Amino acid sequence: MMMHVPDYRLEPFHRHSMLEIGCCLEGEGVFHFGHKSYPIKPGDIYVVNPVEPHRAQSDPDQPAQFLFVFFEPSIWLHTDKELLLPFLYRPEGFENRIPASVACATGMKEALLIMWNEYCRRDPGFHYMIKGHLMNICASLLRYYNPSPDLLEASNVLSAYRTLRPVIQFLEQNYHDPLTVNDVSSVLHLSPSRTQVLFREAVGMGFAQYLRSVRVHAAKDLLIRTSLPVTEICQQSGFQSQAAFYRAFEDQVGMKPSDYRNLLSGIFS
DNA sequence: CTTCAGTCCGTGCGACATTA
DNA sequence: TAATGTCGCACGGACTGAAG
Repeated sequence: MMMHVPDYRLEPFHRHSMLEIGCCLEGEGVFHFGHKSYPIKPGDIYVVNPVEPHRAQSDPDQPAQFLFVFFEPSIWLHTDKELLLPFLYRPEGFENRIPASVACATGMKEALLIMWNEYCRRDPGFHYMIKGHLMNICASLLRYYNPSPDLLEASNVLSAYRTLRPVIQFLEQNYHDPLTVNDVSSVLHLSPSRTQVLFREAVGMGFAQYLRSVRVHAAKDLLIRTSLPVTEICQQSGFQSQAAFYRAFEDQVGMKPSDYRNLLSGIFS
């Protein structure tokens, strides 16, 4: 668990290897999840799985204070697999934010504060208390999102993700290099087609599409945070040609890189 | 889980357009 | 006129499904 106040400056997107639940305790700002953005309000609950890139940005005048809990899927995997269903979402179309106005958000905030108190005091058995409240929160998420109860699929997704985790981390660090599915399948000691199947199961897209999305995210960061020319950003993001960069960017973001920079430089300057 | 073959689509090259 | 942005097209790699 951790308390965190996001910077008012725009930080790069990041992912965690664990599942994440956050609550805004005070302040305001913007929470970005891939192409989605939510205005931060006190009492909001945020849900993130290990696949989705995200970042929070505080309002300079009213910094947002967050309480986060991170946990491994394995704690529910063998006993209460159903509690993992809310985290097995596909980023497109998923609402990461549960607004403070929703009744269950209040209950989850209270549970998180009790967990934080237990975490700080570390009285005997505190980890059982934390786990109990975490189970309560995950059950509330299950009711709120009401996901498809396909436990077999859930199991496959988690299994695929565990297998792919080293490759996903490898891609985060090496997206700027020319990479093929053969490169990463040899890391896993699997065939390229098996690697493709695992990508489809774990992140809902093929290897090439996933790599492109990582590169477009990197390009978006550079467009906002630097004044580098688009051609330079294209190279630094790992695209081998400008044409490929333009098409991938427009396909995922819905606008040209230059338009994206003009639009967001006005907001974040 | 692998291999293989067929299909599809993204990439890269080069040319052209636009802008400062 | 140079830098930057856009587009068309051929090809190679990604993806898929079948067979084992």
